[in-house]
Amino acid sequence: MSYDPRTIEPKWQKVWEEQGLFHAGERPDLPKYYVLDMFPYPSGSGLHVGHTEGYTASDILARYKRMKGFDVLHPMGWDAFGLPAEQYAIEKGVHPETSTRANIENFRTQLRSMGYSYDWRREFATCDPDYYHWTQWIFLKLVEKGLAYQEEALVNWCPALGTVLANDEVIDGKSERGGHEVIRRPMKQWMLRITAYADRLLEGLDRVDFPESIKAMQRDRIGRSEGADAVFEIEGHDARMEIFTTRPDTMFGATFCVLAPEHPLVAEITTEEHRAAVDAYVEEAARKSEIDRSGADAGKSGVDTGAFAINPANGARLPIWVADYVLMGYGTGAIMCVPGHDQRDWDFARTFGLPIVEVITGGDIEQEAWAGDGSLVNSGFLDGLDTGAAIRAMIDWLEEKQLGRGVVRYKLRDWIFARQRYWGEPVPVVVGEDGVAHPLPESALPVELPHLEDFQPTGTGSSPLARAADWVATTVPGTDRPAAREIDTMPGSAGSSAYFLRFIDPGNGETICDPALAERWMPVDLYLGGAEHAVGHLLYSRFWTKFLHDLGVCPVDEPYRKLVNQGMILGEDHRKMSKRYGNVVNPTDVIASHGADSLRVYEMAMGPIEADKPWSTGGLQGAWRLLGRVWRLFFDESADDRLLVDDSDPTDDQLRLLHRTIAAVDEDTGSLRLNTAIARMTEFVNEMNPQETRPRAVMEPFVLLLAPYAPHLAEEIWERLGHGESLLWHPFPEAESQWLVDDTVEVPVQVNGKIRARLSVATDITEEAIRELAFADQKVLAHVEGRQVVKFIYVPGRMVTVAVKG
RNA sequence: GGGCAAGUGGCGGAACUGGCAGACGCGAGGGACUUAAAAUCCCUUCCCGAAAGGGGUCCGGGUUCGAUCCCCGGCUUGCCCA
Repeated sequence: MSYDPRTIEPKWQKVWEEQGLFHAGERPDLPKYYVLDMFPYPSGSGLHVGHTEGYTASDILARYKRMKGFDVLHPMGWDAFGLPAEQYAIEKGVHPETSTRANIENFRTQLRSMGYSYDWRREFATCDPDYYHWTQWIFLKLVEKGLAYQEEALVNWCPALGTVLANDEVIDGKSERGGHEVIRRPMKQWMLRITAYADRLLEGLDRVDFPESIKAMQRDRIGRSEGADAVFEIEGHDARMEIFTTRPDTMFGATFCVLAPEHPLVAEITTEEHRAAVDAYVEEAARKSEIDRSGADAGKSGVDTGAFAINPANGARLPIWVADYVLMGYGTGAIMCVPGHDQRDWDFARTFGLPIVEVITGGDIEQEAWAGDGSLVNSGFLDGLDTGAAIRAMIDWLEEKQLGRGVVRYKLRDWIFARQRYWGEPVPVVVGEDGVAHPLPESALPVELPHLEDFQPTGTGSSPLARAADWVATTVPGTDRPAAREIDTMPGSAGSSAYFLRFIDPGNGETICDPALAERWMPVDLYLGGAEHAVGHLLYSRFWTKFLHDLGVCPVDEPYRKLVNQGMILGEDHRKMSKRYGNVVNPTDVIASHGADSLRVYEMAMGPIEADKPWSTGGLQGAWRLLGRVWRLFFDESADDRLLVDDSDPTDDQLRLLHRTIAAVDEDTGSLRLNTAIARMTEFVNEMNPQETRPRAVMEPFVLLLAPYAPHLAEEIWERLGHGESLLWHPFPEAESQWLVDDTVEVPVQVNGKIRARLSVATDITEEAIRELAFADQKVLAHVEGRQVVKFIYVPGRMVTVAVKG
């Protein structure tokens, strides 16, 4: 019989499951290793080959670490609440509870058929009341610590989805989910004060092993900038204008000011003759998204209010304009404009004919703004100082005159923590008739999501939960005064912000996670998932971890020690896989035709895990052929799969081959270079293939090397080699160093950069000896004779270089 | 416009710290087995050239005995920010 994954794969999946071989926490004497996949949203279309790429890589590492003597925690669950699940349910006309549960069943079956070594006892979905109990508990703690609050905020309202969206759910003014229009609208919302953790979120990045690009994106999102607030008098008004600037040193160069269209002073200070134009402009700006406003056309539109501010530095009258490139949500919503040294201000000044003054040397402000360093001119007491000194001097001066102060500002905004939708965690708060919000006591948790037949968005800004009248009507805790439950639900990212902690102790009814267990397992040693979560999810979960750490619930304040982003699997046509292009590959089909082991090996052999890579049917076929060759290395298919392995003594060449393979596979697997590990195993197979003898001493360790990659095949061979026990916890082979060094080595000889000969020499040959050999070589001689040898270099075991001239 | 990544055969990719460019796979060509096909096995496969030899890692410079790797300038693509 030939290699037949259809029978051996289900067989071993059953054995592993029955024997509980993947159970974590049963070897407390071993060091721990926590491998976590970004858990999936269980979509209706099922598992994708992009999922299986990342999950296979993490599974290989989990299996490898077990064999290396670690107690491995490798869990899986479902990110089941949120907009995608609800949109899917609406489209299909089924209740999200029903569709979500069905999708989870499907995903679980698919994942099991891949042979992943998950500890399924720990599985949960974020929509399980036993789980969201603790999501709600964290929320109550955030309220208690003043980190959750309600505010009338300008939010991203999506009429089509009927809900508010977080900034990272809005792409180019459209909703990430569905591409619907998003408008800005003020609404009262629950907010989480992530900004209070801005500095710690920044600092923590220095202590974790994330790709630099991810760190850069997070730093950018946090957007820390140092600067100053300063107060400008407004001519003819009592009201004063507070501006924020990162360049207080340029204050003498300010020639106008700009207010955000939403700034409360706009209505107050606008003169009668400008009022109509300003009103029209403000209305127009309200329709634009923040992205549009800060985009390429920034600095090209604006309108004069007719009012003047007084520059505190030199008393100059500065016209006050309104322009939408100033955002109300950042800084104070008002800026002083220094067109000589800020490009957007420069563009604006040129567009509207406002004066441009140079206060820092170094550029040519006739051509463009000079944002670099230099020394101060036209700046009174700052003249002659350099940029850094001038910033400090100006802040000192503002503070002394009580006109301003040095401040640190962040681009990061507080997290809008509410959705006007049905399918999410209820916010555990009730509102009394007086409008006061009362957090519920912990004993009231979980606040279960009521079953609603009509879960469609209302479209009015009210949540569908308003329809659950019986559920909404309640009392203020500890009293019999009537109250209404909060009807907004939590956003999709709530459930994934601390799930790694719950996997450690998923059944605990008393607390989110037993402290001793948290101490044992945290942090996650390897976190693997797509780069699309680079900012949102990672920033939110890092925030919650720091908060839980402050509460004393989590022993660490950074949840993930190492983060790896798997690349995208593209279609065979090198385009993104999509139904539209008809290039989608379904893992279930691949398992049916070639088996899970072939899929695993192929996806890992495609290239580096982080890279985007196109699917190739031929490549998959290649992985299948490799596993078939492995099978035939061990069994004679023409003789009823008779074992070809014997107890003969291995040759030295075979031992060298084995130990070189062990060393390479060991190192490559540990550092997640799984593609080259497979190449080394392929070489082993290619070299053993034509050999007469298949000594057990060489073939058995090879099975163990292969086991993390093609676990079903490896177990089957292992059993047929006569082993009664699974190889799952068998120690990984160790390379013996005496077999890693060769006695002789072939060394190329370069003359002036060109290879002219190859010498077979003893590995430990001396420089003098190889020099003699090199110059005795006819080919070398032909290029050296009659010329002057300038240099002779021997890189031991690598290269001989001769440089000649003349 | 700014930041970060990347650019290697027909394709996916490999090459440790600056030391034999192209491991491994796909595809292609040839052969064996077969009535035939599939499967399998063997050989060839960076380009030019019959060969000797020459050229070659996006392009142009530089450093070096030696550069896919380091430096400068440019082009292209991707991602993020604006």
